[in-house]
Amino acid sequence: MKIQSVKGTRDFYPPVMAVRNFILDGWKSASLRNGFEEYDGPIFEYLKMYQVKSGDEIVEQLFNFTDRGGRHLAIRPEITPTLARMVNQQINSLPRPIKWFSIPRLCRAERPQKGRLREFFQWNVDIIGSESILADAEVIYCTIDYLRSLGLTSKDIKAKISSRKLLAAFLLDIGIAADSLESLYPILDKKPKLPEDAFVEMLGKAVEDDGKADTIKKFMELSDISEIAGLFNPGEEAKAALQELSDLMDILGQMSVGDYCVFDPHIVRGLAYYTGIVFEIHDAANSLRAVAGGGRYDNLLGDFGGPKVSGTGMGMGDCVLEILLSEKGLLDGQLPTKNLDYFIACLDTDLQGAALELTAALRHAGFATDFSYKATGLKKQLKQASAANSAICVIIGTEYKEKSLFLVKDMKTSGQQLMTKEQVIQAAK
RNA sequence: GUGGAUGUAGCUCAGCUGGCUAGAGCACCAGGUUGUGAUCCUGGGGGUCGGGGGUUCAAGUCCCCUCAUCCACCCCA
Repeated sequence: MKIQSVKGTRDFYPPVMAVRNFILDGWKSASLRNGFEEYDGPIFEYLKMYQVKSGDEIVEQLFNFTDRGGRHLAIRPEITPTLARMVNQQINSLPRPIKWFSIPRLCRAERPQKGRLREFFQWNVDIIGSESILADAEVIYCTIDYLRSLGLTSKDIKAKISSRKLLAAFLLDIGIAADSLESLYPILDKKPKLPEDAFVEMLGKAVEDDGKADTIKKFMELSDISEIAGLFNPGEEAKAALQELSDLMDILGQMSVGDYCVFDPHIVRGLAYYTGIVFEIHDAANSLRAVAGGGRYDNLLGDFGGPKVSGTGMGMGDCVLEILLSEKGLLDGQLPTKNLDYFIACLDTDLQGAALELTAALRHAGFATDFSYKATGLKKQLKQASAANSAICVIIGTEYKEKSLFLVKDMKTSGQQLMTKEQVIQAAK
């Protein structure tokens, strides 16, 4: 019986695994150099944990099951609720700001398509317990720092930044009722995908006053925060939000990633819990879904039974990123699946004992060492050494038979010299 | 959930209007006389043509059903 892999999952053969490691290792080192600590939680949680802040539709997109004790559980579709739970449990003993990152494997029972699978990895970076705009700047910086380290330039990707706070203040200031904001956000979020007249029509239905609708449309078309002033009379909230946004841009400029960052009012984010700065990373051509997204949330801990402590964070999946890197040719160098220090070529079955002894000694000394199971021709064994990216190939042949010497070949320079076993191990160090 | 496309070797694919034992490139394995990595040359293994049914003297090719995958929409934490 032939069994195939489950829809939306991937098999990581060594070359594919090398790409995955390349991405995940990069996430980890970027996090660490930006001063974040790693955490993780269980891969399944109580189902209700994911129902707190989302509706039934989200639940349909969960892999959930009931255990033998009758508990309703779900495989994690995101790690933020786990983070909130973990932080809440120790909130009084954790030094602030809490700068944590995680690289969880997540599952969502959605229909797979380009850049979206049912099982994937997501890099999460969060700073909890700081209201400072510096925290938002650090999250964005860390995200760009990583992408830049891969070779993506400001011509390849953009961090599109906006502010929920500004948007809300603006809408209230022009006279939109507070209780209709929530229903307006999804429409604004959709604008980039819609033809202009379709957007105008949707907006017209949601906002009856033509003048207000027109002002909203103009707001959405802004490309620079300095232009906002002429659009409406900002109240206190709006002024504060504007100042914050402008400070953020200044900080990102000082941190040398200003050319990656643009103000873009289209960034609303569907999620209701965002309350301040919001941002998404997109490829410049905007042909892929977002590479990363995040923002500030004021009520997340509170939603999970904790105190009202503000946080700001970011999530980046591996699927879209891999497509982008591949399109930009940044994965072309064919990542190695094997990197030996030593390959032991044995040319005579009688000498296999010596080969095994040397292999074991080198391995014991901490060197990646491999050998051929068959005493085939030297040509073939050198080929094997080469394929395994071995730095050195030790040849055991007549010299060993006659003088107990190993022929040590440097695979890069092709130079070779005779050595005793002790010399081989000494040279290795 | 809706719509569109595609399933032929491990991978990427060719196979025209049905017609002999189903092909190519890459990959893999073995060789090219005793011990030097590339290229090249020769040979080899490997396919229920996604599955089932139908039409026909004859089906990878045409028709129906089914399964799977991909792409787009919905959604997107």
